Amino acid sequence: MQETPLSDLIQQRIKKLSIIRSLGIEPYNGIFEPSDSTENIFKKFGELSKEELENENITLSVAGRIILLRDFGKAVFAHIQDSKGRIQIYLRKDILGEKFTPIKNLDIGDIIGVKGRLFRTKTNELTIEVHDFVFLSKALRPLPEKWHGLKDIEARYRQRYVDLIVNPSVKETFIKRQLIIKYLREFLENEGFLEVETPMMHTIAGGARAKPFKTYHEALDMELYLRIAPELYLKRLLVGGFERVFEIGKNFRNEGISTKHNPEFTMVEFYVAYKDYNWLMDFTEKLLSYITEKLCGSLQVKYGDYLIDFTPPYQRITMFDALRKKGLPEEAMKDCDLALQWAKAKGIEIPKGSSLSKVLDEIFKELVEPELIQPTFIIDYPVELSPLAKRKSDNPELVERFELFIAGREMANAFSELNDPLDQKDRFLRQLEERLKGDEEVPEMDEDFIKALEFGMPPAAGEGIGIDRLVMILTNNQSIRDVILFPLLRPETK
RNA sequence: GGGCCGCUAGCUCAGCAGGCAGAGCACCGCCCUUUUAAGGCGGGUGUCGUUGGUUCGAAUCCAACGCGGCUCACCA
Repeated sequence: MQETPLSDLIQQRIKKLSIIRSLGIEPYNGIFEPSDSTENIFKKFGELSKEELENENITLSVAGRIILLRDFGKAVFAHIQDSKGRIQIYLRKDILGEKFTPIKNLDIGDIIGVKGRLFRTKTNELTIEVHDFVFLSKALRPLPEKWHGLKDIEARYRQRYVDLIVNPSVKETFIKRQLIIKYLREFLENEGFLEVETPMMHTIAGGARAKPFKTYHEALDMELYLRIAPELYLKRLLVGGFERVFEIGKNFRNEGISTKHNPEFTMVEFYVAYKDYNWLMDFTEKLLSYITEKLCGSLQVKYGDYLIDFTPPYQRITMFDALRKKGLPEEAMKDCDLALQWAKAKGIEIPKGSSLSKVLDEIFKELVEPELIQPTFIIDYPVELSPLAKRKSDNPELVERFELFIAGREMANAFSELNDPLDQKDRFLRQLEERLKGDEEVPEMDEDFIKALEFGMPPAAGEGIGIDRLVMILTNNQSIRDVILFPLLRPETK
């Protein structure tokens, strides 16, 4: 590795570091236990007037990063920032005496601990008059500008740590992300679900149709896949007698990257025995309105130009009714050639060799999906598109499945689970034909999953929700990369 | 993978009818003990993404490449 030449700015700071050391201070060895967070200080004392503060003589300590610095010669004002806020500090030569000297080598970005008395300045800002301070970390690299912050998108993703320091809204997004997952878990646990962990390294990448990442186990001399979905393992747990299970975790799909796709993404999948997809729709409404209400304090959420309303019930339309509304003639819904013709007339490109179901799916994605702004359940899909879902009893060509769309995006996918082992095997076999035709995304036959079904799986409903996409909606972010701390990027070239 | 756009100082950005590389903030020096985008005086710190080409002369024009963004394609 070639050392990058250090810029003058870094050299200057290294020089300051050695000056500090020559004063007998080791700026990385300090230990400091703050008495309060900045948030706490404002909560406890934010209402006190100038006079009250003078009378009460409140002494406290905080630690944080210097983000603004104003040097007056014999006095210095600075703002320090901790995890939840910032507060002004005031350092005076006549108070600090000898300890004032190293302050001349303080930089924006340094982390210090200060102890002092709370007061209000002439302009009424709550401020700590510092009586003692400790260097906790000397920053060698300068932070981005105080006014414009860090805007360069690439730099924000590559150096998320800097992004988090200087762009408060970014930190907020990731705090909300954690809250969303917390409320989700809370809701499911209150409903009697057991959280489980199933393998992320699979010998067969099943449960979805996607190209997997490959990896290799040395000791077993065996190829493995990073999971594309936990579905087949969670259903094995239904066979095993768990009646309500869920898993929150990463899935990995070896596909294109976009504002809606990251190769690794977070899903929750949950399964309930003895329920069907109708029950699950009601349940989904409760789940989403619970999270939204708790997070936003309202069921209405601004997303870009939209106001998304999570108040149940959500509209439920069958896939075929949605197509009918778009003017697709009845005959075309039963005839592949007619459907193809109709799609072509509308300027929709359809991959060669597509079956009727696939053509209808393409038309749906093109014409219907983008218009599903408010939470909407699309229900009853063709069996061919849904190899793991249970057939409708009144129409075996359709399955009891729904997808939830919000802001024109697929948010959740759910169905009454197929628990007929022979039908399941049959559908896997039919898929295998596609695999033999060269479709790499069709999973191999999972014999063990069939075996599990042969032991008997209770009727059940299962659902997967894309957490990243839900976070996008609830935090008003337009790119999935803005809700993933470290999105995948090509390495920088030097 | 295709199309379009971007890459200039630590950061945010000008400069691109080819002619000595700029501003604000940050930084360095001096002054300043209630400032807050502190202020005053002085200082430009750069591989203009990379490599080639055109030209007397390229940040600027052309080509290839790299990284990123948007978009299309892909996407159970």
